[in-house]
Amino acid sequence: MKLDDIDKRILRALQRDGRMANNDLAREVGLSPSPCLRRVKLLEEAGVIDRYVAMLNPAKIGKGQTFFTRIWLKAQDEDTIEHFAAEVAKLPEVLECYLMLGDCDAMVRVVAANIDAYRRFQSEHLSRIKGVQNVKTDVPSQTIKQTSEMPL
Amino acid sequence: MKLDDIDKRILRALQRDGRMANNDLAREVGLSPSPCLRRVKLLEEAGVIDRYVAMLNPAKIGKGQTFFTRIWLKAQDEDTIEHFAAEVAKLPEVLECYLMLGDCDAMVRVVAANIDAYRRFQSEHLSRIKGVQNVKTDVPSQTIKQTSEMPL
DNA sequence: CAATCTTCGCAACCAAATTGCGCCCGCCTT
DNA sequence: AAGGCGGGCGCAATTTGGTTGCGAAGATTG
Repeated sequence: MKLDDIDKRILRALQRDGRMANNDLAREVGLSPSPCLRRVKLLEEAGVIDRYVAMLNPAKIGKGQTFFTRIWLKAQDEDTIEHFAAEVAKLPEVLECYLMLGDCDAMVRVVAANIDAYRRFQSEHLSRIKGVQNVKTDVPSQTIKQTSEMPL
Repeated sequence: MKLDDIDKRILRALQRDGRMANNDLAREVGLSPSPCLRRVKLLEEAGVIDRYVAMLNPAKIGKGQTFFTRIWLKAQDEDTIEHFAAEVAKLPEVLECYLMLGDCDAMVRVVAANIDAYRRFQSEHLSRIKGVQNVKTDVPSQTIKQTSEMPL
């Protein structure tokens, strides 16, 4: 799908505020409300806009700390990987999980209240998944930037 | 702030669909529209709900691949770090940046169309930031899970 | 240069958000 | 234990914003 300049402005605005009123959005991108809404609907149908979500403040719900954990599996066959993926998907504390090329086999992003809570999670859940050989956790001390806004 | 069971149901629903109509939300959490809206507003004011955003499909805007890059700086003094943070914040391809405890000094999540585009970005922007000594990129081959839904 | 396709803006209509108010239930006080 | 007090609910009226249909203007192509 080709995106013209107005589409990009719409996407930038909705990435900042996904609940912006269509009238305000229209004014911001230099259109009247109806063609603006039509474009938004087209972007949604085309799948460019995947979904709208509320972003919570992790600190306010006791999930203030992020952890990145690299994982090495005992084997790289499909069964081992499938099983690992299925188990990880069940853990709500794991917000992201990627299979990796190169050094490690997988990487997960986990949220927890603090390091102690994370350590408990790691030993009680992550390390107990069948096929997991070794894990190494990278701990952020400070967040410099954290956004979901894609460059356009 | 203390969250009761209804608050949690509201947050779960809005994390799935941030544009859900208040009437539907009310029905889902077992409340009538006005107290439901009142709770949403309170959650917003308390900062539990930080913001609403549109999530784009990265593949549809030519940013289909994610890269995790660990960064080692030449020094760890405040000036070096401040400068690095300021420069990284300017790069729209960097969606996340954390200062790290332990092995490396920082870690960034970068989106790009593909590996070649990323390599170009790394050599032309990341590596050229003053104070950057070494970088090591971890490349996901497959995304198992990717969400912004916090556990409640 | 004309025909056509696209996309816009206007206006009317419809749906949803928002606000004010009275009621009910649980809790505290006496 | 009864009376009063506060918090939170639901209803209904109002306002605001979303939605749709149509005619007009500009761009594109043969």
